[in-house]
Amino acid sequence: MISEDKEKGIDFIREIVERDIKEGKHGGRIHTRFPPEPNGYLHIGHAKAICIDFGIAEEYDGLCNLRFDDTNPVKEDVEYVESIMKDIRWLGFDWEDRLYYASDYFNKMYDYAEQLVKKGVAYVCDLSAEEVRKYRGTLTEPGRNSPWRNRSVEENLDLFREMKAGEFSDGARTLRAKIDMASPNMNMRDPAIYRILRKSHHRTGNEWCIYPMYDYAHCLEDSIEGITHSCCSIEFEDHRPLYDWFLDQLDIFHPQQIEFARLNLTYTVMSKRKLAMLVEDGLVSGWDDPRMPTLSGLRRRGYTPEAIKDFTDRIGIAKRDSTVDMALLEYCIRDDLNKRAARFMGVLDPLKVIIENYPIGKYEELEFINNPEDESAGTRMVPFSRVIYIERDDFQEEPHKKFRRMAPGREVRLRYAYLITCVDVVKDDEGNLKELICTYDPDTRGGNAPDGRRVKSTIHWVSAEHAVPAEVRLYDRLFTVENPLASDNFIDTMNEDSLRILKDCRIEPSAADIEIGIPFQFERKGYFCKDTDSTEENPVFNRTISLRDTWKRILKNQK
RNA sequence: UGGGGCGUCGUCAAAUGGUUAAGACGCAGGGUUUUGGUCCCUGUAUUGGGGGUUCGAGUCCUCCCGCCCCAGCCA
Repeated sequence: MISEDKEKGIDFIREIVERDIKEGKHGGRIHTRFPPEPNGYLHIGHAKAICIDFGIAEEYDGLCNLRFDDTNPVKEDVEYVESIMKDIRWLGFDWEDRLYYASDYFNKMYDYAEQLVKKGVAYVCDLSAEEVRKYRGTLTEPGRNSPWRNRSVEENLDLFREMKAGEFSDGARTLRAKIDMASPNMNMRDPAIYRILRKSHHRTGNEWCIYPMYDYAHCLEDSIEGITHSCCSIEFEDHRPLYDWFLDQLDIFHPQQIEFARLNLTYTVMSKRKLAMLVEDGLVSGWDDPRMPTLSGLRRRGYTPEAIKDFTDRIGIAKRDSTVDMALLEYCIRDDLNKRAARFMGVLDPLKVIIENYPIGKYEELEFINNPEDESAGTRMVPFSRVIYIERDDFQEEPHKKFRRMAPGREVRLRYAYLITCVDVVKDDEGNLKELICTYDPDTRGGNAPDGRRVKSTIHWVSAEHAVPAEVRLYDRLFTVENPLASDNFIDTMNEDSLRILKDCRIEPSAADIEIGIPFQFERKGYFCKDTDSTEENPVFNRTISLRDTWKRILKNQK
């Protein structure tokens, strides 16, 4: 199935893919890959890449490999390969039996390197890292040839074999490509192909003491796997000549590298290093802190794969630097959950209400619609009694002129229950609001008055006797500014109120039994899911996202 | 300053020289509503700047301006 929505236009990568199919390139075969380095957790920026790589393969009847680009053992760990696989599966993509590791190809890569040496286009260089830097020149000055550049093929071959055999200390020599030290493209100034590094690798152990560099390894990995379209982010654009150079020198299958812009989001940071800093400094609880833009964080927060995929579809693909408004991500999760999430009642900041004319000891069950957007979700019964809790901010003693909810003498509807009227306000000795005394109209069971009178608002509630205590965690943006990196120290722009913990919430009994991670709505308060921190005695709920709040906007616009 | 890339609504992003420059989010206003949610309607840019080519330019040429990336034995 080719992209259905012709009117929307397709992105430039799919254009290339469609053109290649049309022209019969690679026999019309499409094969992509998602090649993370297992050195950290995936974030929503990776989700964009995953959706491109796996998405294009799906759309054009192709295949997409998962390949761990594990060429640098100092940064990598199995912990990360496991979390990466979990996150990709969670997003709903399947690499079937095509799970690969760059390290699977170490022997092959080594053989190819010997070929380059034999061909006279690679040499062993004895310069130290610091010397190499000096020889490289600068952006405006050409570099100088290494004094080791013209060693004989035989000597290079011997030396390279000795490098592999562990004859030299770490960093003592490198294998370099012999290209052009005067190239205006710094990447072409005799880049390193292999370095000596005695570090145990998470898969190959101590088998190797030399490891291939990214530029050399990546194109080979793609070539070996028969990748047709190798999508990567834009900073690799000027590595492409090198990517092509290796494949041309070796005269092997030649995939096409295509670069696209990385995703940036407002009010957060996306670089692995910056996110790691938040974790290490204890500014968040971990990689899966619900405020983090990591996939594990978003999952714990209650984001769904569907919402994230919808988001990546909506942001499009292009080459220009861009920063997508967090509001779009928020729209996507609301839109998805609105259609699917079951509704429950939960009072986050309880205010006791005594319905004085409701018989003491009486109890009844009222029928609630589980999801007004989805009739098939059915109904449930919710207990009602004389003492209930309502949301504290659903009452104003001296109501704002646009406030439509409860106030002294005012009648409102308790959702799916009764119309009640506030007849008295009870305060403690210090004058703080303690509870409300109301009366109910027994003829309005279900919420409608037989005489047809209307009320201006409907509020949620829970029966005090039946409600379950719960902890609720409310999240806000991690940073107070759209672009934290524009500030001298991005840490300074963190939002101190990004997490608010409410410990005295009351929720309807059926909400307490919800499974961890299942999204639902507390009516009028937002979408939530039970957190992994929950215990039998203390259920904990994360607010994924609030509902759109028109009331807040009314207040704001009045100022 | 060498090289590479990129400049279209507040934010993403279409347009493939040819009707009034899509659409989405956001924002503003209105309608519906037993969630101040959802849903529905309305409004919201002449394309970084200057020259030029053309009957016609966001698309082509040219000069300028701005932003991003590259000087790891990281990826």
